[in-house]
Amino acid sequence: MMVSGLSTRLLNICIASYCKSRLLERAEAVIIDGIRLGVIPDVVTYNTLLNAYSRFVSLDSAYSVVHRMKEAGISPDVITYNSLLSGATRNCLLSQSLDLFEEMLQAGIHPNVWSYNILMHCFFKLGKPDEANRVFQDILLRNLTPHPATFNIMINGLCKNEYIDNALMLFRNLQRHGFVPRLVTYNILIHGLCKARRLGQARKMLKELGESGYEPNAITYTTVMKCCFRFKQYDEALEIMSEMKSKGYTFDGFANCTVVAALVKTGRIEEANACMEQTMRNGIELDLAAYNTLLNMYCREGKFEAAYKLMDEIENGGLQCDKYTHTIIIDGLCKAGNIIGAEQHLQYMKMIGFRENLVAFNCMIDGLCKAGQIDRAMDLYKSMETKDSFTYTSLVHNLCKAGRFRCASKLMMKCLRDGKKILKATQRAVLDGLRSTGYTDEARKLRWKIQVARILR
DNA sequence: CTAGGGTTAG
Repeated sequence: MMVSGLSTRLLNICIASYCKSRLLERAEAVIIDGIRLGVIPDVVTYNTLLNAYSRFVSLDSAYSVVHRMKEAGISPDVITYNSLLSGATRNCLLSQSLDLFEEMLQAGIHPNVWSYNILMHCFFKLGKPDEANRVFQDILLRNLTPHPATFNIMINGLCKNEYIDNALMLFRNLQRHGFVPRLVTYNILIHGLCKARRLGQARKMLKELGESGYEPNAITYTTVMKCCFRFKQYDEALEIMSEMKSKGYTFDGFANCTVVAALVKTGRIEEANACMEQTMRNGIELDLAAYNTLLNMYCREGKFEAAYKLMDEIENGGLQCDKYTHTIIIDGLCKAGNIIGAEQHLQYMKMIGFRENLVAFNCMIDGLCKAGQIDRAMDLYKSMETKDSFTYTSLVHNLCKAGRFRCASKLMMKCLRDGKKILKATQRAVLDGLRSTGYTDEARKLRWKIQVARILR
C-alpha cells in the first residue's frame, strides 16, 4: 500500500512537470503507463491535468477530464471546480461561471478564498460591481482569510468599472489596516488613473511606487507609454520606450505593439517599420495582436497583397484571425478607396461567423459614406442590431456634408434616445446646417433634446 | 494568480 501511495505521488510530480511544459500528450502517456503498472491516478492527478487542458487547450477538453475522473470513481473537489471556474471566467463564459459556482454548492463542496476571488472577478467582468462587492463582504463575514490577490481583484475590478475613486478609497483604507501593496497593485491603479485621464494622480502613484522600493516593470512602462500616446505626447512616449529598453526589457511584445500601433496611427510608417523589424530581430514571437498590428501597417502602406498573404500565414501558423483582423482589412480597403473589396470581405466575415462585429460595420458605413453612397450606408445601418456613437457620428456627419440636414437631425435624435454620445463638432454641424437652410424650429427642437439628454446622463 | 498590447467617427 505504501508503495502504491508513493508511486501516485511520483506520478503526480511527473504529470505536473509535463503539464507545466505544455506536454500534455506525454502526461497522458505517463498516466496510461502508470495504470498498466498498477499506479492509480488520484484527484491531484486529474486536477493537474484538467488545469493544463483548461489553460492550454480549451475549456471543453477540461470538462472531458472531469468526465474521465468521475468514470474512474473520483469525485471532483474544490480545486477541480476552481480550475473550471477560472477557465470559464477567463474565456468570458460568465453565466457558465455562475452556474459552476452554484453546482459546486449543490455538490456540497465548500468554496475557498480562490473560488470567491474568481467569482468576484466574474461579477466585475459582467459589469456588476455591486455583486462583486457582496462576494467581497461575504469573504470577510465568513472569516475566510483574504489572499492579497483578493484585494487586487477588488481594486482592479473597481477601476475597470469606472469606480476609480472607490478603488483609491479601498486602497488607502487597506493600507491603513496594514495591507502592503505589491507592484501589481500600483500597476492596476496607474492604469485606472491613466484611463480616467487623471494624469497628475497617475504620476503621483508612479512616484509612490518608487518610494515603496519597487522598480517599474514592463507592464508599468507599457501602461504609461500608452497613456502618453493617447495624449499625443509622442516624444515622451518614445523616451519611456528607450528607458524601458535600457532597463533590460528588450523583448516585450506588448510594448512593441503599443509603439508600432501608435506610430502607424499617426502616419509615421518608416519608424513603425523599423520598430517592427527590430522586434522580429529580437526574436519576439508574434502573437495574434502583433500580427494584427503588422497587418494594419501593411494596409496603411497600401500593401494589400502582403496583407492577404499575412492572413494566410496567421491561419497556417495555427492561429485564428479574429474580429480585429477582419476589421483592419475592411477599414484598410475602405480607406484605400476599394469599397467593393471591403464589402466582399464584410460578406466573407459574416459568412464565417462574425455577425456581431460592430466596429467592422462602422468602418464599412464610414467607407460607404465617404465614397458618396450614403443611402447604402443607411441600409447597412438599418440592418444592424447594435449601434454605438461611432455609427451615428459617421452617418450624421456625412449627411451634413451632403446637405441632408433634416435626415441628419432625425438620426441624431434617435442617437440621443439611444443614450449614445455624439461629438460636439457633429452636433454643431447639424444645428448650423438646419439654421442656414431655414429650419430654425427643427434646430431649436434638436437643441432642446441635446440639453435634456445631457441632464439625464 | 489578480496588472500592460492590436480595429472605427471628428
